Amino acid sequence: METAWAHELRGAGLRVTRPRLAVLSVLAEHPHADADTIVTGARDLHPSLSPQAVYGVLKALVAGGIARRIEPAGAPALFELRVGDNHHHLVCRSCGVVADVDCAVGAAPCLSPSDAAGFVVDEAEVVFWGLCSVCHGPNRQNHQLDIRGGATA
Amino acid sequence: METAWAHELRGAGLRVTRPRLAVLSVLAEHPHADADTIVTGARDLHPSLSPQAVYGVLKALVAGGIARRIEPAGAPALFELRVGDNHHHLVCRSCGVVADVDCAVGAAPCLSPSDAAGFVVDEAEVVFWGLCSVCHGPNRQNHQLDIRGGATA
DNA sequence: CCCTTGTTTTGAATCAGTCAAATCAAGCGC
DNA sequence: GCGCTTGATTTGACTGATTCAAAACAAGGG
Repeated sequence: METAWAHELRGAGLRVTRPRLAVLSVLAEHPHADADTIVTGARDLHPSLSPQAVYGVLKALVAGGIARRIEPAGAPALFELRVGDNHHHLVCRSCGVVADVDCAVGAAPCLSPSDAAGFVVDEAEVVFWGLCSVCHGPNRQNHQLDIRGGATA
Repeated sequence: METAWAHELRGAGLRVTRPRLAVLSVLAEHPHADADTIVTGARDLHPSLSPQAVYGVLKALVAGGIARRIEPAGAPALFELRVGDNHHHLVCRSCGVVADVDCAVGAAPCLSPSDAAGFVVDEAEVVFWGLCSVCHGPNRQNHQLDIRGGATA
């Protein structure tokens, strides 16, 4: 069979190309990969792939609704394939690891700020900041620098 | 009297300097200013101010808890003086305008994702994306480019 | 199989933000 | 009030993520 990704691409009106399949493959392995990780990883399947090609592919995937771009403050953008399921993210201040969280309060409840100030809201994005299990445990060793300070709820 | 800002600075263990007072003054006028706006505005009070000085001042203010840095995806960082009151933001996809929203659900409720995946969460950051009243009204004219696409709750 | 049109490549450029060394000044102690 | 100490600002160069433009290329319809 043709791969499922090929179908996804066609369904979004996008051509099926090697760079795109390579990027999708990397995203499947690394659910929250940054552009650089994707470039490196995709070269296993398509060695001559350039960074710009990856940016182009990612832009197409995001525009086609196949991938989502998330941009934790202070870190390069990450890309993921989970789309349309209203989930949010946990980001570790120490190592930058990202984990998914299903929306805490139901279907799309976050879409109702108490006072929308005249805005028509179509998306609520939630980022939980903290320390991952590796970075806060008794065996913590701050395996990387802080990527963001502060602590306000 | 000495200005209130001077007291704030001292309270945070920071020296009171002209660049800092100038930056605070701009932030008071523009509650969600980016670095460039601050540089330009602060030069009214301190003409020789350099961008790097502003970055230094902002870093000090953020570290001292006097200002907060917010980074809407796809836009340069913004700074605001409201700190420690758990408010969130509405961002207009069309013109980039930012408005404050008090936390919809109480004191610090967002701090409880349904499944924290082993994370110790200390902050929840919420960004509501949509169109401001100017950009979605009958008289809308898309006065600026989209700064971010997509629409998932 | 060829042509059209969307993709990728190549190469250069932009923009926000950072780093380091040297100068300068806030504010403490005398 | 004076000078010293230390933190702040200036100056200038630099990084890293991302984007732009034009030319070469290939997917897939006819």
